[in-house]
Amino acid sequence: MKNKVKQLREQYGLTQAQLGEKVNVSRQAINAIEKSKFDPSIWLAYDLAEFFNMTIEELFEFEESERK
Amino acid sequence: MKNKVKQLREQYGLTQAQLGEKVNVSRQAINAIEKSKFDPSIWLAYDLAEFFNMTIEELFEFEESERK
DNA sequence: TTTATATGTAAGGTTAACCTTACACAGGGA
DNA sequence: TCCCTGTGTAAGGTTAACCTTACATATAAA
Repeated sequence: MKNKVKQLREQYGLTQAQLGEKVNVSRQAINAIEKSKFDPSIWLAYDLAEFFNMTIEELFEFEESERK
Repeated sequence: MKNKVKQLREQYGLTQAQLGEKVNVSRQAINAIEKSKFDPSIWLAYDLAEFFNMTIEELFEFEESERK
């Protein structure tokens, strides 16, 4: 699903691996979410949104996303 | 995880099965979420929050919940 | 009492969201 | 040129979020 993770991660000057450490997932998981390869679990969505100081709905663009 | 689904569902006068139909999951899935047997997918969380006209963060109480 | 509805739960199956390991490639610096 | 870092991706495994079917129980209505 569409999201702002890559954009925000770069604004924060972090690599995928570093962001993964912050939210306790692998760098591949971060990559997959940025590339829309799979949807995050609700906890990962929450952790990412919290890290970037926004709501889940702001970070993940449900309206503009296709549902698998 | 803790959530307000049961309370809101009853306010709306719906059965678990009826709510399941609204958000396209089985009544067992609704039951499991109400009883905190498993966490919703991000899309189900979104659909439920949208149905009850609130955000995911309002419907699901992350702060007060334990993480599996 | 019988019947219908709502809920709770269990079993067994499928799928997707993770994991680790591994490899390829691009760009930058020494 | 040679590394080193960052990214992209694939394979194979585990687990949890669903599914359907089924059964038990409680309550309310007939």
